[in-house]
Amino acid sequence: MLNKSFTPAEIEPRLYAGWEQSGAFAARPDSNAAPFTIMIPPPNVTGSLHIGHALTMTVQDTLIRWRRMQGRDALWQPGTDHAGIATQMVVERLLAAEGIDRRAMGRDKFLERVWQWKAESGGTITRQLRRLGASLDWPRERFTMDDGLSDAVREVFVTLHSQGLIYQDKRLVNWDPKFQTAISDLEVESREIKGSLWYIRYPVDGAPDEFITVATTRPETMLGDTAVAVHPEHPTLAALIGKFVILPLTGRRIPIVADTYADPEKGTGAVKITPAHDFNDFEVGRRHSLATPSVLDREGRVTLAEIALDLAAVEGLADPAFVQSLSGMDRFEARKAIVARLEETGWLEKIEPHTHQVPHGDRSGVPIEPLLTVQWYANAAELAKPAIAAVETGAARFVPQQWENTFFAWMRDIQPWCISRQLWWGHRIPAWYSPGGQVFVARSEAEAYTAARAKLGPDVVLTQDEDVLDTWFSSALWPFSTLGWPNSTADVARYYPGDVLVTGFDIIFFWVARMMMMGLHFMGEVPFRTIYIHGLVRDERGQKMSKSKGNVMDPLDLIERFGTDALRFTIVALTGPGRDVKLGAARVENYRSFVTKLWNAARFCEMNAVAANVSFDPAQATLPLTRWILAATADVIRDATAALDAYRFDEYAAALYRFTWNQFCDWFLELAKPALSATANPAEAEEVRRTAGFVLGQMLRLLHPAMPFITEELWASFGYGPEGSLIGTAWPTPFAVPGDAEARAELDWVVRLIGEVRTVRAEMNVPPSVLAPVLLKDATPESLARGGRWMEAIGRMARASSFGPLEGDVVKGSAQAVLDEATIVLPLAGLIDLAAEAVRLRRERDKAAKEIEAAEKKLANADFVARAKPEVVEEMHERLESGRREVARLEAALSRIG
RNA sequence: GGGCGCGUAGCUCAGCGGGAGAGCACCACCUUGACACGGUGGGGGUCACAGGUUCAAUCCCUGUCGCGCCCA
Repeated sequence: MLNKSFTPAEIEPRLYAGWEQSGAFAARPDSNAAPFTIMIPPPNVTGSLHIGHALTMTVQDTLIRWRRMQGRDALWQPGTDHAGIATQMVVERLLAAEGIDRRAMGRDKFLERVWQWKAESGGTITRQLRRLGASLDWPRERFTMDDGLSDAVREVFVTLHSQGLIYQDKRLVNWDPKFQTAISDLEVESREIKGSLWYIRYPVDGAPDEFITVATTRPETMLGDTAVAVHPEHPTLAALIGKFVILPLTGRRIPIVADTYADPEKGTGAVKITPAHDFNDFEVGRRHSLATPSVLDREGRVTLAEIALDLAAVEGLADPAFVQSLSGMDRFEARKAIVARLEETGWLEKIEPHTHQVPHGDRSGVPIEPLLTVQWYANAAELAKPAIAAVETGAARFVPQQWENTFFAWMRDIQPWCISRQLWWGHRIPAWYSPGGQVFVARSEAEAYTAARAKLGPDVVLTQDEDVLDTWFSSALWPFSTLGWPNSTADVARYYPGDVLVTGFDIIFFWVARMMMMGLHFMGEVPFRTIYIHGLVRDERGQKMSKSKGNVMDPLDLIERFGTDALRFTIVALTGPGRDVKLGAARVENYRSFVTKLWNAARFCEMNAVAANVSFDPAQATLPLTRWILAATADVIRDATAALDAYRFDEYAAALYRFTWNQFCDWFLELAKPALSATANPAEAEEVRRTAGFVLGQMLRLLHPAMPFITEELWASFGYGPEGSLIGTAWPTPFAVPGDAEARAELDWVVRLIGEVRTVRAEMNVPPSVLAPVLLKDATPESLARGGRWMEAIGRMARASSFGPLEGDVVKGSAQAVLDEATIVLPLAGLIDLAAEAVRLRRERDKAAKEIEAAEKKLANADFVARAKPEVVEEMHERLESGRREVARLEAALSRIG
């Protein structure tokens, strides 16, 4: 016996454990079934489940459960990525609490400590994914730092290096002074900062009273200026091109160069050029062959090593002693000191408040410092070409398609990918150096030594590159490294390429782009054929969730309050194409009602001896009621399947919601009550019971991908199969129902009859306790026969004391409504306000008259009749005729009221 | 500045060339033997605005306004 209410917390852990232990989530590599593969975009190992995960994982699980039920060999590959900076930060923080610095500890000991942390705390998110019901193939769980995946990383690095697609280069990088590592463009975010614009005068060499004013947001970098640029067509300043200025503070003589980078409209029209500390200036420097002295070090402190020899004393302008005093000073302290000095010496013209975009490290939160360093790069432009082509030709397809524009825009303008990171936690770069600085890239140290000895003799001593690879480098290999590559395994052959990658648009550049590049280069095929892009989860007001706004929602909290099925169904129902998901506790609470409704409908079935049956054949249904609900079931099977095929999760949810609530519960179960009563015809009762059992079973299957727990629980309770077996049960397929058209026509008529009576009674304020006869005037024998078959239901649902043809004239004071050829007459004399009834009928009549008018107008238009599709014209004629009939009947009804 | 998307009932959103829809909220009635996380009925919209194409435009095209996001 089902409990009075559904308590998710009591069943979820048990059912999940049952599935997991029975191997229900496992791929079946030995089966003949066609594979269906989803590679989880590996969550960060330091992460915990947030609402965004809940969205993306619910979508993935819905797809994977659906395809599994369709008989596919479903592989949903689980795992996490090692998240270089994030993980190193976490462990460094733990060490700091113990007063230990990782540098004092040493690399090997530190890495031991990270692994220990991973063993203890790295499983948080995978445990939480289980709460969400995610049917991942857990025994296949991988971690990007696993041995096998690390082999793949080395193999890829060595191969790309040998192909010239990985190389070392000295370029400006985004340097994070807090973590002291290079980071990628994508890990940099612009933040709006209220700063200042400092106007500084640079005296022109050889022209005592002449100077050029530059405006800068970063005065501290002037120590490294190597030119001043002006636009070649600048009305006044262009005359100075080719002359030199003397740089205040350092006394260095630098040229005034012509460059269109200098915008005559901005600032003073002249810009200082510091090639080693600004990306734009670097390009200007390259165009004019300028020197590139660095004046800030890896911690963002002033360093003078590269300009020490240039320092010159110039009376009132430059004092080497002052510049030397800046050595080792933090960049922001140095800024203050320099500005103060310029002010004192009169070279600072003015300061303006200035709001501008400043790049910050997205994890460290500090302003990044462009820094000139040697790093390892991957030739992304070259690797991107096949990836672009794959989307152009449709080998990989974005859903919704518009996201391919975002992908193309980024891929066609892709910059060299800096893949080295100055961290300890990650895949150490497989490059070794000889004392003379020769590089040996190899799969192992032994291989490197073999190569080095062949070149440099037997006694050479090598040291490995200290740096590690960008985490995304290993994530890019995930679609094949998890399957055992570089070994040629059966899994690689079977599960690559995958079918769908599910992710948010914010991650197109990270996962999609990089997995595509590496997959195509090493496997020769796209890593996934479809890229489904969903929106972001926002709060009810459409605001992005953030800790600082305090509007974050914890999916685990929602699960505890409303159950996993309610959360999942809410997400599925709200996930339309290209839309963000506005989620709030109220929405989840609302959809919980649907979960409850399903539970209660099942309870009703159980109480009425509805049971699972395996032998039911829809073709054997004989009753209009059973044929009708079976036809509707076939419809919803078609609709739900088509919706999932099209990634229309919202339509899938809506189709089932409507069917379950508005068809099965509101009408089928209500109309079935008479047949299920003690006095019913036993054969009819049996057919209705068996049909209800069949339809409920189909509903549970259809709902299972979205609401796995309650459906599985009901499945076992009703004995459709042993506990935990629904997950492996076949997805329904549509079927034919004999006489479905007649059954639909009959039930449609009954529903409209009851609806009309209810409307009239409610509008006339007739209390439900008052029963009244329902009489049909002018009804065909067919209509009367139909009504006769549904007497009991009409009695209960339309509060009718009797049903039959109207004998004689309409009694004065009756309420009336038109139903096709017939007029429904409710003798309610004395109970209703006739004036109000007349108003109601006139309103109905006017509505119908408007219809007629519109149809007449259209049909009077010769162009419409000549040019519109014939069926449209025909339909208009029909509308006109039925409108006229309805008006006539309503007029008659009105005249009877008098 | 470039690109993408969105403006439809109070709210959240479907619909997307031929009769304006759903859920929630709201109002009224109902403790009917599955369910008050329920039942029944109802009110509520010049489909942002202006042009154009078409026999016909919420839907297609152009422009304007407003909002959001991404890139510079």
